[in-house]
Amino acid sequence: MKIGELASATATKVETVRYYEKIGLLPAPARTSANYRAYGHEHLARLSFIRRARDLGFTLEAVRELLTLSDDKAQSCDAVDGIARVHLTEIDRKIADLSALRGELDRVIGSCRHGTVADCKIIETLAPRALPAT
Amino acid sequence: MKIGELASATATKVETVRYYEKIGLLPAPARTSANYRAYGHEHLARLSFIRRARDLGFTLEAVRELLTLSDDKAQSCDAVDGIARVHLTEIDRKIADLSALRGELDRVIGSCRHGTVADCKIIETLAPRALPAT
DNA sequence: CTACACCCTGTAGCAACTACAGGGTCAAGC
DNA sequence: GCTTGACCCTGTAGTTGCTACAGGGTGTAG
Repeated sequence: MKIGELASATATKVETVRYYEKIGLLPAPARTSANYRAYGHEHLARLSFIRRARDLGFTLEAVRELLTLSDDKAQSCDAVDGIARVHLTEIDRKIADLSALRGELDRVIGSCRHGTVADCKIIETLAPRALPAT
Repeated sequence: MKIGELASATATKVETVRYYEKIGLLPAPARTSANYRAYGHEHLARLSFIRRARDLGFTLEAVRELLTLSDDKAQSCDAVDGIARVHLTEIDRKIADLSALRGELDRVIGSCRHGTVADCKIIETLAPRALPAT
C-alpha cells in the first residue's frame, strides 16, 4: 500500500507518516521501482497503535516506549501499566490546573460592569499594581 | 532597573524578557552607557500585566490585544470581556477533552491484569486490529 | 499527449519559550 | 592592580508534534 492509502486508513496526514519514519517511530518500508514507499500490514498495525496512543494523549516519547515494550511479548505488563499511570496522573494535574484557572477567569469576567476600559475590572485584575502614571 | 531585577520582580526569566521585547510585546527600554537595558516602572507594570494574563492562560496574541485595549482608557470594556469569554470557552473545551481522555485511560488501566505483555489489555486496546502475524 | 493526482526530498514555519556560545562590564576582595 | 564572579550583551539553535511549502518525478485516464 502507498503512503496516501496508509495515511487515510489511519486518519493521518501523509507528512505525518513521513515524519514518524524520520524520527524512527515507524520503520522505513520497502520502495517500489519508482521510489514510492510500499507499506505492509505490519506498518498499518504499528501506525494504528501510534495514532491510538496519541489520541489518548501519550507523548511520542511514551509511544516509543510502549512500542518497545509491546515488542517483547514475554515481558511483564507492569512497565506498560506504569507508563499509563504516570500519564493518568499528568492528565489529572492538567485538569486540576485548568479548573483552577477556569474559576479565576470566571471570577474576573463576572466582575465586568461593561463600562469603559478605565474602569475595567478585568484590566485592573491583570495589572493590579500599576502605579498612578509617571 | 536592570533586566535581572525586572525579571526577578515578575518571576520571569531574563531570556523571556528579551523575547517579549523582540516580538514587540514589551517596549525596548533606554540603555546605559554599558549598553545595559534600563527599565522604568512602566515596564514593570506592563510586564506584570503580561505575566498575569499568561498565568490565566491567555495566548501571547490575546495578551497583545488586551494590552492594546488597555491603552485606550475611554473605550468600552466589552472587547476585553469578549476576549476573556472566548478564552473561557476554550478552557472549558480543554477540560472536557481531558476529562473524556481521563475516563478512557482509566478504563484501559483498570483492565490491566499484570500478566505478560502478550496478554496485556492496555497494549491490546492500543492495537485492536493487529493481524495475527505474517 | 497532456492534464492531474499522487509521490519524492528537503527545509522552514507554528507557540512560547529555553539554552547555549562567545563575548563585554562592573564591584569586591587580595 | 588584578582576578574572580555575577551579571549583561547578541545571535542562533533547540524543544514538541506536526504542517506547509518549493521544486521536482511518476502514473494513468481521457
